[in-house]
Amino acid sequence: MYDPEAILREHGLPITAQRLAVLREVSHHPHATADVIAQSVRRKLGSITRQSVYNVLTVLTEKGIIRRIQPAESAARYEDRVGDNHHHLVCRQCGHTEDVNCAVGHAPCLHAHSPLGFKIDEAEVIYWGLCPRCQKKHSK
Amino acid sequence: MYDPEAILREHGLPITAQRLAVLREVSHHPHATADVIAQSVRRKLGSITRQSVYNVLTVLTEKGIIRRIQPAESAARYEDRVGDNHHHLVCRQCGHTEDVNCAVGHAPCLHAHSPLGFKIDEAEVIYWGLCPRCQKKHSK
DNA sequence: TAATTTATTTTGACATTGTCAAAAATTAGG
DNA sequence: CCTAATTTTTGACAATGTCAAAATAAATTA
Repeated sequence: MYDPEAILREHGLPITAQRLAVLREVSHHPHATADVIAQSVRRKLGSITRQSVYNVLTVLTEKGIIRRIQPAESAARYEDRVGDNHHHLVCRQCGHTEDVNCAVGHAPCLHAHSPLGFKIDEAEVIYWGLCPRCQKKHSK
Repeated sequence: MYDPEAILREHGLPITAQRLAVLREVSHHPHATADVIAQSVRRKLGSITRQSVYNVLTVLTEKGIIRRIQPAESAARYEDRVGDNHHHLVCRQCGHTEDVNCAVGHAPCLHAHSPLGFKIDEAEVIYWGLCPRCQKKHSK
């Protein structure tokens, strides 16, 4: 049972209608962009400013409640599923995004031999391709 | 021996000063952004418009002469090294980018079990971390 | 090599995705 | 309920691109 209020409280964040609505939206529609989230929240709440959506998304991301992903050629997307190491499958055409568990066991590719003195903290993997729907359109 | 003119000719592209200069710049300073490329080219050529830099980068990318990479929180970057499957190491702080050969043999992670009917054509891997220089700054 | 065709570069406007700072409004706590 | 702290709103602005039409330069042909 999903309780956005409890989540905010646990992280010491004041509870506001905007935060609850944004959090619910991200949870319900993972991989949405800020713009899409804003539209959805507006439908529920009547109104919310673009800036507030960014504010909320930023603070939720900082607290680790949600995760921001930014595939090339697309606005940032947000998801609920944090704390595991899954990756993403992105459609080149429409941007549709799906989660994928890592192909190569767990923590894959993560051991780049830390070359050149870099201190690596994350290995991001994006699989690029065409979603079924766009494959059809394309072949027409 | 590197011959930008020959490269353009081989791809059926008319040779222009702008194209030669941009191609040289990308080759000489891989991972530069469009803006940085524009500045460098201006130093050599006297002038070039922002739009032309984009035009040239786009056509070179389409022909497969260069490759575009777009890490999160950064403008697109361009590189010379195409046709192999190397990945990138990006500094979270300053955006400095280095090439890395894949840790897991060749064509790593590429075999995502093509889930959900997607047709995958590329696995992009970005290692995020801090470059040596930014580690120092950070610890001060 | 001059003329013509084709392609490129420039110019200038505009879109998207974000960020910044100050004022107004709301929440949490006593 | 009142106050202090935090958020949300408002409005301006920045970075990175894209689009379309006019001007220019390159390639081709005679």
